[in-house]
Amino acid sequence: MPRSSPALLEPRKWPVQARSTASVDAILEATIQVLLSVGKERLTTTRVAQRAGVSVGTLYQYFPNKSALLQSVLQRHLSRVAAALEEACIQQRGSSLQSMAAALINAFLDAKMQDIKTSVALYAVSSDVDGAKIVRHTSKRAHKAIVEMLATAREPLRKDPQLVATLLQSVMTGVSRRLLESPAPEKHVEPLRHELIVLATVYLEAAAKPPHPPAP
Amino acid sequence: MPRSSPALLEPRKWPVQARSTASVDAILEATIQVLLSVGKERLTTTRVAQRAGVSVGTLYQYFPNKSALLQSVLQRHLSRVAAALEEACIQQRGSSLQSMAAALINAFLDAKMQDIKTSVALYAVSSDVDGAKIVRHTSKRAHKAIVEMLATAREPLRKDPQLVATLLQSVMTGVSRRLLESPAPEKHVEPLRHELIVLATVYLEAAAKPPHPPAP
DNA sequence: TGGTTAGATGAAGAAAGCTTCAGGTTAGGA
DNA sequence: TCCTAACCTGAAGCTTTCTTCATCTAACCA
Repeated sequence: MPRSSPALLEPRKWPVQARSTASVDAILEATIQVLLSVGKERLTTTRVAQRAGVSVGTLYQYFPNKSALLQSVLQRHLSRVAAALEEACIQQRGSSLQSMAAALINAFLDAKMQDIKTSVALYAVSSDVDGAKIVRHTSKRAHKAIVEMLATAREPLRKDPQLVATLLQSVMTGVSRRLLESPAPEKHVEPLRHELIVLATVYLEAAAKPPHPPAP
Repeated sequence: MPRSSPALLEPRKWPVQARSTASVDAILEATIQVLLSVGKERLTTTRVAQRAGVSVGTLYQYFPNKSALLQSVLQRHLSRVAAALEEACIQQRGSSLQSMAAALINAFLDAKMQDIKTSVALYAVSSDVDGAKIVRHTSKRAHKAIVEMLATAREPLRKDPQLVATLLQSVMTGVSRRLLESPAPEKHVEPLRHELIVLATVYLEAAAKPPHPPAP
């Protein structure tokens, strides 16, 4: 089981004809399904290929190794989430903190929940050595977008925007994880979404006031 | 590589003499070190035994399989954290929400950071199939403690304590994860701790006020 | 229609790790 | 001191999975 292959994410061959594009898509989709049905531990390249309706050989024609396959799926998913966040952040420039809080939470949860299955399936993958790198990278991307948004808020922050952004991100991912870990995520999204918005709002408002509000 | 063995957490033989107790301790400690040095993917029972200064045979005398070994380490760690949380929650009964928030965050972060290395090492393990179960169980334990504490707060909550507790937990674990993922957790504990207390405090205060505070 | 390239196949090679067990060593009581 | 139970050892068996490659088929184009 040679795991430590060069972390090539690139396909060794790019799909050219429609036929092969379909194969690649099927493989990607099958990966998620296998992940959901048998879990990361028992995901094998053969099983993925079988589920995708192709042979292992075909799989290896487009993905240099198992790790790259998993990374591809994760990359694609996180990229979408990050893009959604960036868009929301840009669109909220110049708004109030309250509006920013709501937009941020909504964009994040919507992106994550749009394809709950994928999110759940990839949850386990993301903590692998290779996955962590991708997660970190995507996180930085989101962090930057949030900081830049906060800098344009109507009510200026009195705290380090970097720190505030970090908290917001941690809070969002914390709740999202909790959600995805639960047996029926859909059932709890709405109450948690609302609560998360409240939380983010009051926190941002506190960050706009003087650092140490006097206790009663 | 038969992974699907019965999830026995119990040692197949309990240490009796001091000699064997030392072996078990060494194995447990070695597991963490191997986890830190080569990562979960390349952790092998042989490597753990070697690091512990015993033979693989000895390892298998006390742990039925690799999975049980990992679970043991995780179990021990999470149990300690949960116990610390419970203690803090009991001790805070009847206090103000602000005091509860601070006590909760402090207890959690202190427990997690007391042995940062272990926390970091186990971070990856916790998302394995077997680890998830343990995490869920510990989480429920903490959840119960928090809810019971909140019920005794001087300022009564206007929101579902279950929901509030869930948020608090999500937020804490979210920040903790972020911390442990960073290259130098120690450096960021203090600012994050302070910020987290602010966040928890304002959130709890908002939860004690009427559900929908009028916007300016 | 024929030639060329893209795409697909799957049996088999190779590697690796988990786990066992037969046999040797140590500790502690009678 | 001797005996028994506890403890330790590590080479080897057994499985499993990854990955390759020689070969075959389909698509495109001149």
